[in-house]
Amino acid sequence: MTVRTRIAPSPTGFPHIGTIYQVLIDFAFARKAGGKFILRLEDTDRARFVEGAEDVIYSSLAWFSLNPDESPKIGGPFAPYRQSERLPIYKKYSDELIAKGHAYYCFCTRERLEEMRKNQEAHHLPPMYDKTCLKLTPTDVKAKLDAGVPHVVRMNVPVHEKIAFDDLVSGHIEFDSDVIDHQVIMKSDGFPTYHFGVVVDDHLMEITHVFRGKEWISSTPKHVLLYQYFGWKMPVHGHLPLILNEDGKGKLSKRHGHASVDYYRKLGYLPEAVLNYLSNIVWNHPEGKEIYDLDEFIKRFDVEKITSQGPRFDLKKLDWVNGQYIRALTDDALQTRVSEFDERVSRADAKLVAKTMPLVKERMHVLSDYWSLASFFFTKPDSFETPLRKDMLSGLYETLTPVDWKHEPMEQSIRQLAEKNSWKPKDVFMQLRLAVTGKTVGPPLLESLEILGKEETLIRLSVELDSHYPSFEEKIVGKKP
RNA sequence: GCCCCCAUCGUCUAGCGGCCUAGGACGGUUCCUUCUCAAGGAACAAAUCGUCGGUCCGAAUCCGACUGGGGGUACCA
Repeated sequence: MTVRTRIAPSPTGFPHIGTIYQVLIDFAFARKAGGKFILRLEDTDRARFVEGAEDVIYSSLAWFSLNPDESPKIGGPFAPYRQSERLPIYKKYSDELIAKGHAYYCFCTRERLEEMRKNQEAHHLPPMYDKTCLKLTPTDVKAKLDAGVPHVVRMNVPVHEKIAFDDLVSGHIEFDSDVIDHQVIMKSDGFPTYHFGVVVDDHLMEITHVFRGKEWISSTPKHVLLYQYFGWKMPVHGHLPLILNEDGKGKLSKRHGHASVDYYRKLGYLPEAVLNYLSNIVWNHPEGKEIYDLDEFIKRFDVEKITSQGPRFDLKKLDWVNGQYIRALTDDALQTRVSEFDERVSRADAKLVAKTMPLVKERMHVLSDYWSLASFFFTKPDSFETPLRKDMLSGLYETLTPVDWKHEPMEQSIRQLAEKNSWKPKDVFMQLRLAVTGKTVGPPLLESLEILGKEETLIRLSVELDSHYPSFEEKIVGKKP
């Protein structure tokens, strides 16, 4: 039997980084077993449906190179892959359950249910359906159905039974059937609920392994029951630990911007680095390696070695991982990545960009760092982080004018200048850096100037700049003209 | 409230009854390098293994209780 895993997102908004983490496990598990990874769209909630969300899912998966083998878009032997296109299927199976007595029609209004729950809470009872409609006689049911009374279908749950399953991550888990609600499986609009849709589709699509977040553990007994009712073999389940917010309070939420895949794309994280990080927070390389690529992860990982604690999301460590990946790239490859990422870089002179790459590379953590570090190569600074000293600048202008434009002679003459005026060499270098780049930090100065060229450097140093820049002082950050 | 899951340095974790004076990584500190910031190298600090009890010659490792954290409790997924 071929292994088949699946991701089943609902198109209700931006793709969550937690979804990618699940996809990573699904994908790796399927690849390792030589199986298939499929994408099924669970678009059964029309109230929360977001136009265009489906496309964003595809593009996110593509960005991470975690493309499914079957999906609504590319199709496959089990099409359709959109639940909204499978409504007759769910109807057929829910009818079957009703016929067998494992499910029943419920005509209770939302108002009645709400009141019922309020009452239960007041009496400190678990809020569960009170089985009112289970007591309806077949004639009652037929009458209401004929009269067109709105209804849902609920699953029937046995009393006083142990419902158990074995989880790949958490091991054996048991529930008492008395705490399991008579869950709605078909809504009044004819759409299935998640609980019914997953079971039917996972079975029909021959899914062998289900990986999903831990938040699903408590509803798994409902699914176990459904599999039993149908007499279907239940796929192996593995409930993955939830990624928590950085402060450890709650699961990673959109309140924290970095829950969204978009966040990482926009800042210039490398997808392969994000994947590396994601895998590393719930799993450890057997040799303790921190940096490994997707292929190696697929080869080495073992679902049973996945931690069962919910890890906190650590942006600092991600930054470190990303930096490792950036530094492992060749200069050429990095240039391609940065150009694809940043339009300003793609428009710049590629030869010039190439020269700057080795200087900037080891200072980058994310792709967006390139421009903030290297923009001065392409444009004159328009502000200065600390005050400029004209005496030093004019001294520098004069000393550098006749110098051979290599960093060794430049350094020599600058040091001589400093000594002559009893200035600290550090200060002189800083003034030069400031005048040319506008910033106090950046790539190695003299090497940068070699690339920038003598002419441009002298222009930026020149006192005549006063006419281009009305006044140095006025341009200092924080000072009002 | 009820049900389920989890519990080792600040963070991610290794550990699966003696090899643990608890190992690694991120972060932190210090030093080296140095024109800044990084990167790189070196070193240091950092966990009475949540608490209490039990089993055992022996427990971070097994059992129980408690505490703490997380999740669920919808005609949302």
